[in-house]
Amino acid sequence: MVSAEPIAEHRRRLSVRNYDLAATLDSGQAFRWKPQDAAWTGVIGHHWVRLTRTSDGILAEAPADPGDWRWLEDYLQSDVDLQTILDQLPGDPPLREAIRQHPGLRLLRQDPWECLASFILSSTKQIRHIKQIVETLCSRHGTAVTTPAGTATAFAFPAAARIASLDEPALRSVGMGFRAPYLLEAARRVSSGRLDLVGLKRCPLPEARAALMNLPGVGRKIADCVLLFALGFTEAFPVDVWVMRTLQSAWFPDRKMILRELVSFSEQHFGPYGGYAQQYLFHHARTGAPAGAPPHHDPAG
DNA sequence: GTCCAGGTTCACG
DNA sequence: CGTGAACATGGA
Repeated sequence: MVSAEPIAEHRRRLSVRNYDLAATLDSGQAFRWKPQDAAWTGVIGHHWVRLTRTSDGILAEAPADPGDWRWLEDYLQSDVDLQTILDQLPGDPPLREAIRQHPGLRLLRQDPWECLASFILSSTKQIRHIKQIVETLCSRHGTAVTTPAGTATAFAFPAAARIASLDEPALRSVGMGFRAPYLLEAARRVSSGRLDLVGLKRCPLPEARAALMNLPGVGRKIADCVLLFALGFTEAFPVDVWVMRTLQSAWFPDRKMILRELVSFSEQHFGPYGGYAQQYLFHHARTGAPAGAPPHHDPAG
């Protein structure tokens, strides 16, 4: 067995500074990326791709004709001027420290359905286990995509219509537990057109958020994840248990805050790129985190 | 065995 | 209206 598989024929070099692939692809935004030697492999839409950090950017390799590669640049947001965004975030020391720890952490722009479905599956689940469930869901119900010779078969994320064609027991057998009816209902609404996810990009944020929260199993946190990671609302600020702990301990050490108060604070405090701040705080809390974090946790997820 | 996990919902006071 | 338990499942 050959170790490092000689690469696919189709290549593209993206010129970008300040891009930490590992932090970006493995910080709990997306759940399907796997480390392979010094690279990361994954599936974006129906494209299998392998990404490697180079001195001046990112090398992308694909086994099949990838077309114009715009799908990749859009996904990676490699044209985003990160420094300009960082300059517009507040100067709070805890935030600046989190940024200093992972200066190349970026936000992706994911497919809305995959993002929504994945985060419906995320509630009270460790990232490690979310990845497991998503992987099982894809391998059982996704269509196969072209992979390089010698590479294991890979699958696209199942379309909403495909999920909608299943029943609750079939979904439960994937291991998603009580989230099965939530995912099924979301799939039905999206595939039937009753919920137009892509159309939400053109709505005002409160309206888009309300439309998402109208789904069973989708509250403020999951809605904000979809707004931020897929629909382009960079001001969305998902407050999960990690971010909540960080805000409590680093911003309000002297007063016990309830979730609603922290959500309200973050909404008015972090500004139009607050979602970036949130991602730095989340990743920092999960990777380094001296204070406030629970003991023994494997950040590799 | 116990506790917790990128939450949300529902039942109670 | 605010609080707490229930919800499936797996790993530490």
